[in-house]
Amino acid sequence: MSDHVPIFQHSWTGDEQLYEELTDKQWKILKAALTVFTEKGYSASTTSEIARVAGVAEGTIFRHFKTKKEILLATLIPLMQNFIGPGAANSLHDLVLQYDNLPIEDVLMLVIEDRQKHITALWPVLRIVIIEANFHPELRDVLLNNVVKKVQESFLAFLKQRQSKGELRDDLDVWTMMRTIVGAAAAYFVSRSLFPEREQDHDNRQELKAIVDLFLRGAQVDVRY
Amino acid sequence: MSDHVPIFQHSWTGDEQLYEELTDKQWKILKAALTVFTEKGYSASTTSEIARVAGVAEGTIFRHFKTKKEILLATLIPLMQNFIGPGAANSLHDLVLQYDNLPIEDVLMLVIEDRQKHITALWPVLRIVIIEANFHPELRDVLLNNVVKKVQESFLAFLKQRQSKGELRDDLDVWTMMRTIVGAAAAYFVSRSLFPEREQDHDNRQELKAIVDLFLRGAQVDVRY
DNA sequence: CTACAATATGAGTAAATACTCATATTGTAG
DNA sequence: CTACAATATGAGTATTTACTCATATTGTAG
Repeated sequence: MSDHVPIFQHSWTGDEQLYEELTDKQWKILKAALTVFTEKGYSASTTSEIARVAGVAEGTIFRHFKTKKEILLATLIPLMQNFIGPGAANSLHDLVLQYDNLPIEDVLMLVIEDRQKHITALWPVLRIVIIEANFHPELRDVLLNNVVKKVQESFLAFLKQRQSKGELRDDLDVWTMMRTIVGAAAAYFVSRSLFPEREQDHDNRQELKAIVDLFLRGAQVDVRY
Repeated sequence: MSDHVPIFQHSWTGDEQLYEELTDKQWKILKAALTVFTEKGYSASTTSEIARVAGVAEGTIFRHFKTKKEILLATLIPLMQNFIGPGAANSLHDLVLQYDNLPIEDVLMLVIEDRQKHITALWPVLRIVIIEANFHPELRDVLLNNVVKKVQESFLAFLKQRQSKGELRDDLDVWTMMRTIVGAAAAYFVSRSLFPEREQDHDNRQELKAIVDLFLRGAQVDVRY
């Protein structure tokens, strides 16, 4: 259809149907916009560069989108609504259903490993989403309602299920547990990117095992022995 | 000295000696810059507005700082080096020393509560520091070496001490523990600001107690009973 | 008080860039 | 093929804004 070769191949490239009713031109513009935004951030990106990368004239951009901000929203909002959010929540849901009879530590390992892969692949986009959510309430709302809340609900459902099975303490709020395990995993991701020399060398699966073990059994020496 | 009334009163306002060898004018400019940056972000801030807020002419700004970026660095770097970093690490160090004989859960509670206060007070500044660290390696380096690493070291020292006393498991890396408790606390802070309707109502101290309890004793029902 | 240096001023400049519009191209119906 | 509509083009515009510089003010030494 198009002989345009994308400069930056995103993991979701080709999922054109995520964006409803987009013409070929519009799709090219949005793909180019995302490329440029992830490379230099929104503010430092220029419409002329987006046009260049998209292979269209600058005027064409403004035939399809009224303002530069509209390009930002048209790029990121459908991505969150149709890809990042559902992708996160559904795969979580599937994993939990699929491994219903597996020990909780194994499921947590699988879930965290899976999330890790997703987030790593999406990181360039998530980074700009998070940064710009600070300045554009429209993005903030979608991020909250279509990504964060979805992930949260899936996780809470899983923990509640395991709690009702008697595998998790019921004197603690599942919210507390969710925040802690998500926070622990997130801290590990951040640490890996901040201190590659320390964390990259370690065996990833072993580290995840330790995180899950710590979450389930606690840091304290059991004095009851 | 100056009859200029700051629009936004930062918690550290007045700590002029944090910035070595600053004239009154330079101090006014940097204070104004921080105010404007925290309100609109770096990109959306203009040198003319900084000048207006500082109560000086725009030309004066460029007599003291060559570029807008230099204003950013001159504002945030000393703040991290002399205030945020030491403030975080020292108070942690002090708390740990001071309460050497207290049970670990009490110390953790105190430390997290203390961190919570600090971060809440500094949040407007931290937010812009974190965002701009994404685009300016100079900021990233200082943030890493003068804030993150300092906090890390203090925390690791504390955990190691408690581990050697036999209060914490020694089959787990202190790094794993540090990441988990820091991540759990961070996730709670984030959650509080994202979902005020849910988290603000809860009693803060009780929630912190639950977080520490979960960290120390784990989420799993103890099957040994 | 005077002479001179240091500093401050703000109107002005040059460059960047979001956005426009008259013209050109492409697609399509009869 | 023709006529017309839809879309694309890119040179051009208006505005914003980081930065400059000739002039004015302030501070100071003799």
